[in-house]
Amino acid sequence: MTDKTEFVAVKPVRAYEAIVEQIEQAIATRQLNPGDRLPSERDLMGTFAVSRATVREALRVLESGGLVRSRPGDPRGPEILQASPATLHKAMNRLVRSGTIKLSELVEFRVMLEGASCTLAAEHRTPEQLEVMRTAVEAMESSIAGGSAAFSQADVEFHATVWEASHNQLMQICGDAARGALVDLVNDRIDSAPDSGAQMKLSLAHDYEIFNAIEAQDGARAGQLARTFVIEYYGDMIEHGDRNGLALLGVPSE
Amino acid sequence: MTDKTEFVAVKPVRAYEAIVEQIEQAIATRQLNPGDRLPSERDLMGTFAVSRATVREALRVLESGGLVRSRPGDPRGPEILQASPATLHKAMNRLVRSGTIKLSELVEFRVMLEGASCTLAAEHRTPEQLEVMRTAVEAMESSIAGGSAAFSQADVEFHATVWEASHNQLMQICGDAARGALVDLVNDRIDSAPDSGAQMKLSLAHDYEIFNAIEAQDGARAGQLARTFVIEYYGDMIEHGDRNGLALLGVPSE
DNA sequence: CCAAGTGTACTGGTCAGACCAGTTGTTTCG
DNA sequence: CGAAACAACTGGTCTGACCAGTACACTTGG
Repeated sequence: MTDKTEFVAVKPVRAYEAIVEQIEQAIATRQLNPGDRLPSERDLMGTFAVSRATVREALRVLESGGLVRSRPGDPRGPEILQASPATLHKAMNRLVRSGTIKLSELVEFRVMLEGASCTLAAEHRTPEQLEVMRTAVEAMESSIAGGSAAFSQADVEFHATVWEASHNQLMQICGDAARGALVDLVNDRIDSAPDSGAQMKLSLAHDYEIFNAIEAQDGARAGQLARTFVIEYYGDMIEHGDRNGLALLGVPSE
Repeated sequence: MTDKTEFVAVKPVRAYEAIVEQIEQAIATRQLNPGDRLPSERDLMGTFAVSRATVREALRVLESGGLVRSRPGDPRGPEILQASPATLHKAMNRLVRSGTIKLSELVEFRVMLEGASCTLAAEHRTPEQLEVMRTAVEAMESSIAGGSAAFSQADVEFHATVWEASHNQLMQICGDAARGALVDLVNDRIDSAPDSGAQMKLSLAHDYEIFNAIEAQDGARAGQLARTFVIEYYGDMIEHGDRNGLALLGVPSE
């Protein structure tokens, strides 16, 4: 198999990076599982044969990646954490903010996700989840006159339940990350001009229609509605040159 | 605006976190831009009034997030980096491989992504990208008799180009992560039984059809084909109870 | 005068040892 | 037996030091 001795570029690996690498690997291969404990920093400096400063730098990196958590005084040592979407969320946010990812890409992404999860939710929703959705939509309706805070909270609640009902964690996580990044961006843009009355009524009507499709277990319709609505909602904010892809996603097959 | 004095839960913030926060904020608000330099660690310990160890922990976190880069000996200090999708990629990968996600979810996710990116690719592909795809498909064809390694490499190349041609980095990143996790999972399962001849011929036929649709700029057909093929490919590996969602995604609207 | 080599003053990477505030589990005392 | 005091840890931070690099100004030989 080794046809030729291939040399490959190297870059100096610092001690703390090697430690991060090892622990990351141990977690990836399930040698360390959520809830498990790492030895204390002072023990770790023994096993890795480095100073505590180096151990700590490694631990800080792992901690910032959401892989472990250190609490002072805990004699059981740093805890291995369950993988969480938090860092994904942050990474996506940064990327969008920095302009590396265009708004149109983010909206396309969300159109796709929202459509798919509504389709799946129509199929997989439990009766309980349906009731939670109903309650949320009703809460939107009754708070439409009140503050926009309560309204958008109910709106988020509705969509969160849809994601949950899709029974697909990946979509749930990515959808949540995309939604978060999107509202952050939009809030920056329309800055202090939250949902107007008309906007709220429109959102309510949309959610209501989607709810009906999900209740009827009509996945195709639910997905189609969701795609259309997201496009309708965000379409105006996207530069004209970037809109053609969106339109295509909205009507995937005729 | 302040209707009531609302108390809110707090958690102790460590010194290095406060530093990370400040620098992150400065980058987010464009006070610091890619190519700019941070003061040296020794200067930073002055401005933040902490020890160098603390400064370094903060820098390590920022570095692991891809925001800055430190090089020893560089008298200009740590460099602010252009935001890159690398950390998002890593986060996505970790999440997908954390094992909390079922195979069926992963496949659903990929069906959705593959469909959407093929649709977008049909619209957005450049002539150059089309040629790369053509070359990749031809490479698959010619290596079908040879090793399966070369074949699957060409296959990956084809799909990677499709993602690239979608001009949506988010989908590209998520698609790549999903693909990686999926082949890992499948390799674990069928372990040492790589693509058989029949399997290869099938994949080739699929990619070829997709290629034709992309060439014809028929986004709807490209997406539909991609969805169908992914389902066809992975469908058998999924437990029967989890298949109904997939089928729905395959035919989003009639 | 210029190019090539030399120095030097910085940089980050790592280490050793120390102190503090906090948690935990045990022990002691009422 | 319960509650308060204790001891043995934990992580968070600081000080001060050394090394191996880099960049840039400075010599020095042509």
